[in-house]
Amino acid sequence: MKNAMTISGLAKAVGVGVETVRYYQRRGLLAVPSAIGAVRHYSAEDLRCLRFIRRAQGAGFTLEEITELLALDRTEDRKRIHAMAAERIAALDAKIHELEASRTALERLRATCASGEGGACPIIEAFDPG
Amino acid sequence: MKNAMTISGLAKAVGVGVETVRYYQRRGLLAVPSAIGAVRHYSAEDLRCLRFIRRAQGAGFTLEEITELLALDRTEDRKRIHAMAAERIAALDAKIHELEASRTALERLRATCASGEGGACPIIEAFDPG
DNA sequence: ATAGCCGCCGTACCATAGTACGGAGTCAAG
DNA sequence: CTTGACTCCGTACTATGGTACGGCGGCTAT
Repeated sequence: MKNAMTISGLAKAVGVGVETVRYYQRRGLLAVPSAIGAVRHYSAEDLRCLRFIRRAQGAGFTLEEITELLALDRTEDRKRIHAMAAERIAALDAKIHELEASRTALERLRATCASGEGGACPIIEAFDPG
Repeated sequence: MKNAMTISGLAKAVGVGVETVRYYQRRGLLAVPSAIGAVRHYSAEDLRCLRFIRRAQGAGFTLEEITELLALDRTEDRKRIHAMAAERIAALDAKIHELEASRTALERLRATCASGEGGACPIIEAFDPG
């Protein structure tokens, strides 16, 4: 087969280490393909799955949750997936607001700190009203 | 003194555990006040400092970076604080954008998944274009 | 003055998500 | 048919940020 990759090819394609791929296999996130000889070959499906794992992690899902999502995707339990997505969206919104507040506080600090030359650079105060 | 707190009061005021306060002391983030007898009493300054630590963590600084920030605040090394703030703002912006992209992807999934009743709930695809 | 809750201290342990290592086997090229 | 890169596998170790535990001893109310 032309498109079959070995583990390092898969890892490289997604920008993770070989050990990470193996770790996901051990955790049951990624299927362990049956080898032709003694070396496994990975399909486009594995690639998509691995990409999904990384993106879901980026969205704040833990590996345990991702394991569940993948299982639910197979059983087509829409209700639970829907609930998990809604929950994560809420958490994401909260996190985004938190980070935006932090950003404002830091921006204020940076402005204050950049202007004067003498006196304290009150990093502690910068967060105080926030 | 009226306003002096004991460790559990301090912890409660900021919403952390006693063990966490002790952990910060061990890491050098929080001063260990000298005790009158054998029991330490914490000042408003300690309270402000602990609050700062939690907020800085919220902004994504690691405890190691926070240790440095607190040291810099004492030595008034504005340049370094300024640089660290700028770096963190950039990281915060990147993170915010990443989370917003994830939010969009999840929202798309939720909409797709909620509408139909038959067929797959393609969580994997929801992240695919993103 | 004594019970019982706190505080103090060190050490050990936990979860999460990897990362490293070492030995044995395998595959492809020269 | 050997060399060298790569794979497979299990086990151990890492970083980060705590959390738990157990003993000891002091502070306070009854």
